Amino acid sequence: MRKPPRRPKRYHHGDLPRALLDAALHIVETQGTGALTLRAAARSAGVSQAAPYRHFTNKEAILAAVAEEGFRSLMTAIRQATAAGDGPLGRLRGVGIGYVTFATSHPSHFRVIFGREMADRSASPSLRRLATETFNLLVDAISDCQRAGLVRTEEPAADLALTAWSSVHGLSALLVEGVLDRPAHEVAEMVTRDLFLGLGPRDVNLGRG
Amino acid sequence: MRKPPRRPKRYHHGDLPRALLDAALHIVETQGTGALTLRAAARSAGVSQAAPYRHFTNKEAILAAVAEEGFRSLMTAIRQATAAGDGPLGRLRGVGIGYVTFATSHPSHFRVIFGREMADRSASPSLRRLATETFNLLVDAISDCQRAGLVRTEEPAADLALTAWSSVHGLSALLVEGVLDRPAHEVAEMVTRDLFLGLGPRDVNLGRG
DNA sequence: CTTAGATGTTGACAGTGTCAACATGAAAAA
DNA sequence: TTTTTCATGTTGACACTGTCAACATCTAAG
Repeated sequence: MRKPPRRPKRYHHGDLPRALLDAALHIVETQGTGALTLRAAARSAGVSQAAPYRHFTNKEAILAAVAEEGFRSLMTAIRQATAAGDGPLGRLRGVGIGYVTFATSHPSHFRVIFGREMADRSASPSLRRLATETFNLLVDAISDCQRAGLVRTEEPAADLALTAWSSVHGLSALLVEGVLDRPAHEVAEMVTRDLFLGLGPRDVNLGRG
Repeated sequence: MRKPPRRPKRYHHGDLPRALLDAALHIVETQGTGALTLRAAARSAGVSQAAPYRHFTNKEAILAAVAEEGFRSLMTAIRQATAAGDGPLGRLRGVGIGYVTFATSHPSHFRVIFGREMADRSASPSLRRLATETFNLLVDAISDCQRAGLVRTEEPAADLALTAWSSVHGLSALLVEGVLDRPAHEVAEMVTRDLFLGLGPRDVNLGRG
């Protein structure tokens, strides 16, 4: 229900790339990553099996497009959860909880974004750029906390952000893949709490490296 | 080169399950997860395409077996890295660094262990058991640190272990999937350091929830 | 109005997971 | 020992996949 306003049989579709992407997104959402097949997307868009190849060189190319959309959803989810946060620390925590919440509410998208479906992830510069942007949401939140004296400043925000990212990403991955069976929200609260305890200013020394 | 000691054409293989598993492991190691195909494993074991179905109900079943072996390798890798550690904190850190090191040196195995290739992971109880055992390595290391006063005791070791697991798992996943491009060893050192700063005893209060 | 280039279609190829029907041989029963 | 049974392998098929070449159709530029 996009462009074609009830013109049932046009040879040219109008906006096949968009229709294919929508179909792919829908399949991923409703039937999971494994069900996403070029032919299924073509079928769902009402075109023949080879039509997608006029717009995507590969199956991987569609996967990449789906991943891009997923990334954008992830970013808006994070932004919303962040906006709801109270104070710099609350916002930082919002980033983390938003991340985990997105992952568990859209597991298939999460898998496409970070999964191994795309053999060569560096082939898609836009994907890389989106990853960096997402990471920067975290970095900014941490910088704010540093300015407010809520997070230690001995380390650059980017380094701390890497630790934070690892934590929320790891938790998300374990939840999405069904390795953990505890409720997502509960562990998300816990992990972000423990994590931010760790990022806070302190004077304890662990010795070298 | 297992059981069949130069008996080139026996109708019965001798130990097909083992041979198939070895073949599968070899394929995963050398050509990646995507190249693992039931038929390829059968070919490599010198049997027909349908032979595997006498021993594995599914492709998933072989995946699960591969994942099990991978899990065991992961555990021994962790144990070795742990043994090399100095003191309770050093050993705890060894767990984390061993985890990340295993992931980056055997990315395909890591993917099979935790990836989404297996739709229904709860279908394999042994996989679940292995996950718990691995997790317990972490819990034990943290308990030791707690006893030595190096990690705060307000929280149960299992809870802290979940945060720790999330961190090292997330870092591993990001590295394996090529999202990060920093050197693995460097970031592993960094994240475990930041992480353990966070687990240490402290008196700062973050407010409720 | 013509016509070239973009967009879709058809039909094919090799490869996959999986199954039913059949073959073989090693161990249990006679 | 001979017979028989049943686990183990094989063959051949089916539906499905990604992908391509050859062909059809339409849209827009000249």
